[in-house]
Amino acid sequence: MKLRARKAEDKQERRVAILEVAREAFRKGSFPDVKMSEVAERSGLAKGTVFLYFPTKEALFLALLEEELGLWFEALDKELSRGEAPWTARHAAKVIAATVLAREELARLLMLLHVVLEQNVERDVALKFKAMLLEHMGRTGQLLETRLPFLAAGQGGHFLLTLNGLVIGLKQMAEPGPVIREVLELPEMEPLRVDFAAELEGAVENILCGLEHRTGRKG
Amino acid sequence: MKLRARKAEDKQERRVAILEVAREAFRKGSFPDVKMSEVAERSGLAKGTVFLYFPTKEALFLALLEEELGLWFEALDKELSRGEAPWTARHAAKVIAATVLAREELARLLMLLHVVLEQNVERDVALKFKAMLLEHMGRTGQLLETRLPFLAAGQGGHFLLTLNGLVIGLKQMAEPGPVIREVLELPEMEPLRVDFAAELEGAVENILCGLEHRTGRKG
Amino acid sequence: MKLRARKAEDKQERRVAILEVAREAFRKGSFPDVKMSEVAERSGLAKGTVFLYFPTKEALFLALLEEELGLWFEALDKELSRGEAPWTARHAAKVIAATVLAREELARLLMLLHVVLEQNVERDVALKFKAMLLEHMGRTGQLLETRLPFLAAGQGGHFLLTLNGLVIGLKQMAEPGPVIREVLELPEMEPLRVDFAAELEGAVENILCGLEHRTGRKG
Amino acid sequence: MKLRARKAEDKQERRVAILEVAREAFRKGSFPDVKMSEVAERSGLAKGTVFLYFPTKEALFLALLEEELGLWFEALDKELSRGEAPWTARHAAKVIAATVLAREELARLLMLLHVVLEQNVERDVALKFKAMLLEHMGRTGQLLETRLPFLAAGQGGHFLLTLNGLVIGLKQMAEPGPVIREVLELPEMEPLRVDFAAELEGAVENILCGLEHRTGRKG
DNA sequence: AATGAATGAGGGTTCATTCAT
DNA sequence: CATGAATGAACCCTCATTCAT
Repeated sequence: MKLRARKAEDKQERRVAILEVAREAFRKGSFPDVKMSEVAERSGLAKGTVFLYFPTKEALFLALLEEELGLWFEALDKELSRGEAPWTARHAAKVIAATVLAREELARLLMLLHVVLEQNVERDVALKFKAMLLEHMGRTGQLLETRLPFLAAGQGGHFLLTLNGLVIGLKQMAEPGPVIREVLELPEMEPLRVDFAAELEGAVENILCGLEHRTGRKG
Repeated sequence: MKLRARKAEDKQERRVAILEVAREAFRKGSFPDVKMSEVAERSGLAKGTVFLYFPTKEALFLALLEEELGLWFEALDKELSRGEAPWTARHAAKVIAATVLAREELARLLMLLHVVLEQNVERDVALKFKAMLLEHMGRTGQLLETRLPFLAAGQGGHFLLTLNGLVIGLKQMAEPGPVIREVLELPEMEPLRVDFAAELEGAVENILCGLEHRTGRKG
Repeated sequence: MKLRARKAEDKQERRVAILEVAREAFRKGSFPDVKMSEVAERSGLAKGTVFLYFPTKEALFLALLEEELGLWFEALDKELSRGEAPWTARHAAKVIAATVLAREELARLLMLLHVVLEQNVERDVALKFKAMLLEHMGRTGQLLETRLPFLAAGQGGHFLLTLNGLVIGLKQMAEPGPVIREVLELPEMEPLRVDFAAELEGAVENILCGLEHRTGRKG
Repeated sequence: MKLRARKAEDKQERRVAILEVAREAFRKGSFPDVKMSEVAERSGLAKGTVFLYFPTKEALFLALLEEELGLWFEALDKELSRGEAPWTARHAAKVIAATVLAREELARLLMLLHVVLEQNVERDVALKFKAMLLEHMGRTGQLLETRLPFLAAGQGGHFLLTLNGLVIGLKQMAEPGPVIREVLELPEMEPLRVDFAAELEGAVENILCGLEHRTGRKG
């Protein structure tokens, strides 16, 4: 891989390769665990070269999240576009939770988004990311409003925002360290255990259900 | 402050003093920004002395959170115990959001809980913290169930768990770094802005409202 | 053990108890592993109290070594005093090595002597220790000279000095850390492995044998 | 010195420069006295750069010892290769002691070897060091056996091992701290004083002499 | 004599990022 | 474009010892 990527095409290809390596590394460890030098090495590149494609470690992971989010929105859009019958809150919750869970690293990456990734990123990169988000939120939000007739205009996108927060918060609670995990295994601690899938689905259903029955009132 | 805290009483007093210093420091900066040496100095103590009261930096902040959470539960309990009339979901949401916002650093400390504090804490400390949580969740959960008659047994405590996640996630979104803040100030980015207070209240109302109208069904 | 040791007798008793605890702790770990607080606790005393009996950690271990050395000299003296027949170098080497090995922690304590213990000790303590050494070296040296007729006057004591160095050096080589231990287990590394007992006995025999055959020449 | 060492040659040069600085620092103080930051600074490098050449402080000093040992073996080999006449034990002892003393820091570095350096070194580094030792022990051992005809096959290398222990032990005894030095200056303490050069030479002569007269027996 | 709260010095190491080549 | 040598900031905690009580 020491060949030079002269054409934009080649560059894009290499970019994707790096992302793939980063994703793999992130699957095995946390954000700090993933070393840029390791990503470079496994990409068959020199340390400095990675920085030609991603200005910072955060930008690299933001790109990764961008990819994941794009695929997630795509998958959800696909579900929302299948058929025409309206959905119940419960069904929507199921589908949404399922799509989130399907993309294994999505939730873990979202946990990083506001706390890590967005803290060390240049304006351009941030802008591009947010614009992408905006676009998807618009499109998917509208699809939601179509499928869930009780949603008022704009509530679809807004719900997606809340969903983001919910995913982040619940994921954190669901992934404790070893010490906490042990403590939570005590029988009396049962009420404090968090099953990400179940909690997410439940909370989403509640929220949608709430939106359904508050129709006519404000947002 | 070279006086020695011989009695348990004195020790408790000093403990509280250190916590107060830590809280103040945290108000101004992030967790990493707060240096243990700084806490010691501002407490009029030697560096090592602080570690006599808190075995690690994480334990110190966990104690701080414990305090904040205790006060929050207390405040909420007080509200829930005032009078006897049942509450609407909307009213509950307002009260809950208000109590969260009243304790300024609570949400920011919760953001640390699962990701930082619980990662470097000894079993005992973790156990004590979780036990405290459990107790409050039980008591306050029950009060909620009393005030919100549509809540089934156990739903009160479970709701508090979801609330925790919600607070964490929304707070993260609501506190962007300077770069993001600037980007979000662009007019077209309006839909991505998160007003913690409003979003929290809205989401809580939706969830409670959802619970209200799902009575009879599971979850 | 919170009673006060008023009589000299009581104090001596407590001193011995502390030494016993220290010896036990040292058996399990290295010098830095042994914490003064632990010694205090296991002695049923407060941290500060131990320092009433031994001014420094080094002094404590020096006392321990003093005890060990005293017992070792005693044991060797006993062997040397048994019967009257002259010894061969080989026999002497065997007896000497055996007595060293019999006192399990002796060699490990000697490893500390010059490098650690003597570095932080007050003049008095040092003087007392060296005086004890001198006395034993005199007595045991003489016994050696009696038993090994080829030894000239003064060579007995001088040999004991060399023995000290030999024990220290060989013991270090014989107690490698885990990494080195693993490396030394490679077949080709066989020549580098050091069996303390065998090497000590061999070297002592050689030295005594050398002294035997250099009689008439200088020292 | 901000120039970049691109070629292996340049890198080797820089490595040597760092070693030289470390040697100088060690000459003036003990191992803990030598700070890595100081080594970096005096090398005209940033702190981190030193760790590019030596992964740990221990590895740095092990490399230093490696150099010293290599030069010592070389010097001894040279002596042993001069002429063909057999040596007496006494002559060998003189030459050996002289070569050890010639390399000023050799004995002090050997004192660190087993107790400090080998405790925090990676397998590879350890292996390389031990392999070097093995090789030298083989070669020099054989030369010794040639020069000292009374040495049986293998006794040359084995003697070098004992010599290592002897150097370490005697050096420790010969370098007391200030307090001990003062105590040893008392007239009656004369027998406890250790003159490294004399003791080493004497002990080596005795051992070799012992080996000479034990010919035919084991060990 | 005993206590135990207070002290405070002390430093190697990682790794994202830069920039000379 | 690619390289990889150079950079340098950043920091908690232990524990022997002291000394007020």
